Amino acid sequence: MSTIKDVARRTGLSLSTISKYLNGGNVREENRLAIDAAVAELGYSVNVFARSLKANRSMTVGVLLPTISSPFFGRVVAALELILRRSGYECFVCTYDFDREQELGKLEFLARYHVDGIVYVPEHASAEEVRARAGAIPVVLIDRSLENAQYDTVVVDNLNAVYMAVEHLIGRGHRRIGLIAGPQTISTARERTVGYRRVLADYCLPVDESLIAAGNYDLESGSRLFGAFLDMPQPPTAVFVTNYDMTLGAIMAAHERGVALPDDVDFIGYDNVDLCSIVSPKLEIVEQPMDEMGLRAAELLLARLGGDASPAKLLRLKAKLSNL
Amino acid sequence: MSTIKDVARRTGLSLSTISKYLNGGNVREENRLAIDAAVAELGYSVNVFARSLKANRSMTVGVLLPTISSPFFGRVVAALELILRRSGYECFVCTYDFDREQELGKLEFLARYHVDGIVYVPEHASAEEVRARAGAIPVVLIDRSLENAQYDTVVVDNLNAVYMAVEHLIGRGHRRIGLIAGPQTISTARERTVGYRRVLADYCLPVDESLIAAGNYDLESGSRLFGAFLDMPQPPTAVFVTNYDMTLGAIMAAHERGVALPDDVDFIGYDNVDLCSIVSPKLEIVEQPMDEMGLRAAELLLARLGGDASPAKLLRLKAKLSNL
DNA sequence: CGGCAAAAGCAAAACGTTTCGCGAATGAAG
DNA sequence: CTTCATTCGCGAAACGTTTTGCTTTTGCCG
Repeated sequence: MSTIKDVARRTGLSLSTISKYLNGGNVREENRLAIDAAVAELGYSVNVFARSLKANRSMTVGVLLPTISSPFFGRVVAALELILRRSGYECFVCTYDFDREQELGKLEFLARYHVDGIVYVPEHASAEEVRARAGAIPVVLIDRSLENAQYDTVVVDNLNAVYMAVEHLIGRGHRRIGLIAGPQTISTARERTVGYRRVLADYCLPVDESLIAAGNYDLESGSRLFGAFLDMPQPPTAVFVTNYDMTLGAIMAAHERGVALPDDVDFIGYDNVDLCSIVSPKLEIVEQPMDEMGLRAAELLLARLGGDASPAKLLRLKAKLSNL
Repeated sequence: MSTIKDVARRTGLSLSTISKYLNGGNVREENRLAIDAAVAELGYSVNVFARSLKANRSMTVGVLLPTISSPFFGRVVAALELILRRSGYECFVCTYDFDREQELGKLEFLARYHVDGIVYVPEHASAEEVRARAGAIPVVLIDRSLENAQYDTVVVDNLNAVYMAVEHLIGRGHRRIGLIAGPQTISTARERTVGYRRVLADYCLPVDESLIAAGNYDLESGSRLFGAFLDMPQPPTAVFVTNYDMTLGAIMAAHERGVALPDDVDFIGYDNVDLCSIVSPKLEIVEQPMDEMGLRAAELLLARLGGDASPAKLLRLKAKLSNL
């Protein structure tokens, strides 16, 4: 690898002049050209360690997710990267595989690697634990909020999304609406459950607790719980499923038993745009604004990186019901 | 952040002694304790930039994937990380979103960040392009091979896997077996297609080109092509689908049209272990050794990082047919 | 107690940058 | 032609480590 010293030797200029130019400083036209030429010939590129050591910034953003295998986060991160890259930041992704130890460990890793910012989907960690590790590094939370965390946060208005979806089912005359909820340790899942209860309350419908099924956000639980609904003496006439994997599971279980969606059992799922488009009649789903989530998170982070020290912001994006 | 200098001051020892001890050198018992105490009190942790600058290694491995949203790679990477972490290496993941420019760009990024090793799923890049960017950094290719690349490679014996699966269908009496193949630009897809042709040849069955459908490894093409098979004047009596997303698409399409798998149309899919377990009767699938792929890739990389300079190895792992 | 080998500790240089403060060159104004 | 302000370029220090070669200390043996 060639260094800035090589460029200096080649051009006959000093180290500091090269560095100044490369960082946007002014040099004479003639030297500018010489430097450009030398850089090109030598294939020089800055040593990020040396730069980061001195300048104390790495032009790098760490993204910390519970899992790598998620179409939802995949899409969000793609949008995020696009924006950040435009401002010169490179992203890399770490995952903690839903594991608490790893979650904290990766936060430490990111801090040790002096990423300039962190985009983070929290699961087990508390605000204090995060702060202890992230220190002064700006953190933007996405998808899930974290109590008492003074961090910028971009979430979907889950309560409203669910309210809207279930309201829709009520509007079609349903009175027994099954909910396949997520793990109540996760803020999104809690909010979705609250939305379900609230809309029933607002419409003066009784909440039958047996119609609220506790899923794990995974394929298997979606399938199992949907099956369980069907097996009830008095099954729900409509089912609302609150994430992608469980929606898929529910659809599989329905097909399995020869139950047509949404004719035999009315149905609204979550997130699975692709899937939705190949099923006919098209199923309705709650469609989350993944691109916008990435975009907003990037904007918030860039603002912090630019020195914005205003109080933490909470962005609550609107989901929409497909086919509406 | 406190530095090694702070630790030195605190203990009254010299910089170099601290460094030596922290890197496994010997110091007197009494000093050992003093250093440990000081480190704990100050919350010292090494500055990775300074270390990497001097020592020219970052204890970091970059993983470069086409997409973040893949259960297959997700699982492979989880296994990989587990092993690498045990040897002190941290992993981070970069994705190129199937895009050629990004693929090359991320390789450059990894090189500039002086990762000690790269685990890489190639898609568009040629061996020369990779080499030009990775330089001397050890690279291990996974899942897909790259022509003329002198890199360690861990793949699945795709040809054999497909051979076995299709042979199985033949054994059940099928003579018209549909293949939903992947994009022929990708080595795995090519090999799977070759496997299909070979087994037919070996059993002296004619290859009907209209039974080889060109998919894109995505949900939509799986659904569409499976539907197209059913619409043929003389549909195949069995269908073999060559990756996860397309398998899911095919299953959806089958359900949609009221075609029971595997009774109405015999069926073998790929990779979707979870899915498989919730469908009954269980569908047969080709099950790829994801954990082993991660494990082997990690082992190969660790060997290179340990200085192994032997010629590049190619590991061809065996897939198995589920339910067998 | 002297001598010696081994162990432990140290100072200094190096890694490749950025940045600070100062001197030199340039060009405009009087 | 001098003066002054401005731009440009330079040397040197600093960032926090690791490493090398040397000196000091320790502990053992005769």
